[in-house]
Amino acid sequence: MYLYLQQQIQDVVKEFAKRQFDVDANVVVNQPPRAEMGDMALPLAMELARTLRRAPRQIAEEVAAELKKLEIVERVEIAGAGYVNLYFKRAAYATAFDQRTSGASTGKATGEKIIVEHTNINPNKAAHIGHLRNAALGDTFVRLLRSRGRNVEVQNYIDNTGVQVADVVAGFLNLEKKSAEEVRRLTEDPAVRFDYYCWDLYAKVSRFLAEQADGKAMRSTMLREIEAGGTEAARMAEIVSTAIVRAHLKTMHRLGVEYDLLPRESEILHLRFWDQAFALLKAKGAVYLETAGKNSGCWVMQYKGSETEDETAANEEDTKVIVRSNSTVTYVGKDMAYQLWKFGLLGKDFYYQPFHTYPDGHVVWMSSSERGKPSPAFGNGKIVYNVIDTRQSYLQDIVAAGLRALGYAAQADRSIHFSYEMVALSPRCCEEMGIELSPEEQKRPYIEVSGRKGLGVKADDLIDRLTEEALREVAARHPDKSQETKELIARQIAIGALRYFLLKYTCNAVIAFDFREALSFEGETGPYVQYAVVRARNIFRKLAEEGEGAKPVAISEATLAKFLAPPDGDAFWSLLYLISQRDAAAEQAVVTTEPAAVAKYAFQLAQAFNNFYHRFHILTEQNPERKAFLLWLVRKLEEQLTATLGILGIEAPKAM
RNA sequence: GCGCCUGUAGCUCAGUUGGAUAGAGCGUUGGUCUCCGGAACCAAAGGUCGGAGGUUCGAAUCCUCUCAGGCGCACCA
Repeated sequence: MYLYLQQQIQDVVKEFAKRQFDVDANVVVNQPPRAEMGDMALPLAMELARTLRRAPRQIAEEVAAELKKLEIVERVEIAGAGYVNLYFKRAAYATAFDQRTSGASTGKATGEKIIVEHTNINPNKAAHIGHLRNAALGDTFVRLLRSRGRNVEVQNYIDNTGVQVADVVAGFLNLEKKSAEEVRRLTEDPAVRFDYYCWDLYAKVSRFLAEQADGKAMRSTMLREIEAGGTEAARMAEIVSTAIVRAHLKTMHRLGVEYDLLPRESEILHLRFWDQAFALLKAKGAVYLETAGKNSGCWVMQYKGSETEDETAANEEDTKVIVRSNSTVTYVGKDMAYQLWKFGLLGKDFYYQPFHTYPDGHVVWMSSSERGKPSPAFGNGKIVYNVIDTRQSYLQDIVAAGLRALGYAAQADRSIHFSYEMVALSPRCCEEMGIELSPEEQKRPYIEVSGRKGLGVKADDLIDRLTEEALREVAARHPDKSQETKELIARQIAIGALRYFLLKYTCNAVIAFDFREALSFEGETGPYVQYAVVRARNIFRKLAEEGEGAKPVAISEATLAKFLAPPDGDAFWSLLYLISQRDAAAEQAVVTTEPAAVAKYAFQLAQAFNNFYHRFHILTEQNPERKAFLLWLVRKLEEQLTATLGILGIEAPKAM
């Protein structure tokens, strides 16, 4: 509602400025610093004063006169140096909002497809908190886009033939002397948590390879074997990566994260996606065979236009190896092929097999090198978001540069790196976990997580701990509830706390993970917001218990007018006004790729409601008309706050 | 060395494409409640927005310089 009006006003004023002053104005419509100053504000007059060489207040008068014509506008004031402040007809606004939000928003999104790629964990070990941030951001962004009516496809790329998998395979073969068959049995052993097992093995083998003189050679041999396929190592890589992918899906599903497609790197190779992309790149001269220097024998790509005069020395710094001298392809190369496919530019497609069915019936598909089952049409995205941490910006730039080199500048622009900072551990957190730190490290604000060193907080461990903590609280507050119910509520609270914690920071803030903060259920947290919804619902539950129908009742504009009128209605109006801003918060989050905006909004809404809840008693209200109004307001709050939590992937429990 | 990011209250962070008196949470101090369940509410204290210039009606926000911290620049991803 808010967003709609804001845009309408923007359009009206823009058109007016063109007609009246003959200028293309950048019309900003925002909110005044205090509610008494109006509902929306336009600082336009000050901006135009210079170019028009007229007093700002005079311009403001003209803009104000134009805006007074709008049906929804109650009055307009000129304030300060020339702000145009609008006051809406509260009852009309409320009625319009009620109508817009009452209709069930059905219908599948059919517009141009947006592909969001996220999670992308190397399938060689258990997921850790860093991966959780990626998934929480990606999944929330998907929910955001869908809430705005966009058609979204979620992909989780599986790097099943990369070095990280190769290392674990090397560990099984060289350190543990296990056959592929023995590893397979290990994945089926209920007594073994395979992803945790690999977590430890990966750390072990990383240390081992670092100590070996020929560690590098061992790694590249292993990689080649796995890429080529058909060997014991390749079979083992398939077993390991598939088992780990299943573990990851399970972990992520605990947070409510689902995917549509799991494209695998092995198919990029086996279905010759890379050969196709390579041919395109060669044909356009985007890559060339280096014959001298350190990259001799490699196919490299020129990165950033070398404007430097001395082309010999500086050049090498600006090139990126795409195909190694042993003819294996780097990750970036494979990513280019993948990126081309996402935009439908490769001229090839995967085969697909259903991989897993979620409890809700939704199916995740996996790429396959053999003809599979009839599947939905994947790929062919109009816009592509890649949720990848900021440390990989350089690689993302190279992939985009590859698209440009092939003449796909428009697609390169629509290939968006959804960048975010890493999750690190606070020194205190390391201490708690028994990780030894050097005196130097102790002084740092945070310690980087390292899968290679086995240094990090495993996702499932964290979720378990949060759930236990929540269960303790729930059990204390609701001793009468069944164990099953208590556990469900505890899970919902734990996930609410975790997702909110991961989402409340803006993307370019490093999260220094700390148990105390992550386990907090008070203040700016998920449970605080959930609690507000529970409180609102309790009112309706109580109402039903008392025999008064809890069903929503239509409310007249006259009633709305009566109780929203200033000054007594100010508190109600400001709450309602905030409730109506959900679409604006969501849209802002989409445009800025910043889900934190929605988290912030959810918190503000919960805060405003808690204040309202404390000030006004609804069930004891004697005036039936006023009571109906208050109930209507609470109903609206409950709807919109629940929907906002839904965007964040957080459920509101039945009780707390 | 080059590139990118970050410096805002004691701590952790917001700050709406440059807008009015810079805001939250935690922590501290004090208060609210026989209540629709306190995982709550209210209030107080706490700021040279790292520093210095500049741009303009107006700067936490844009530009330049500078200080501090982080990340990246592999035939790893």
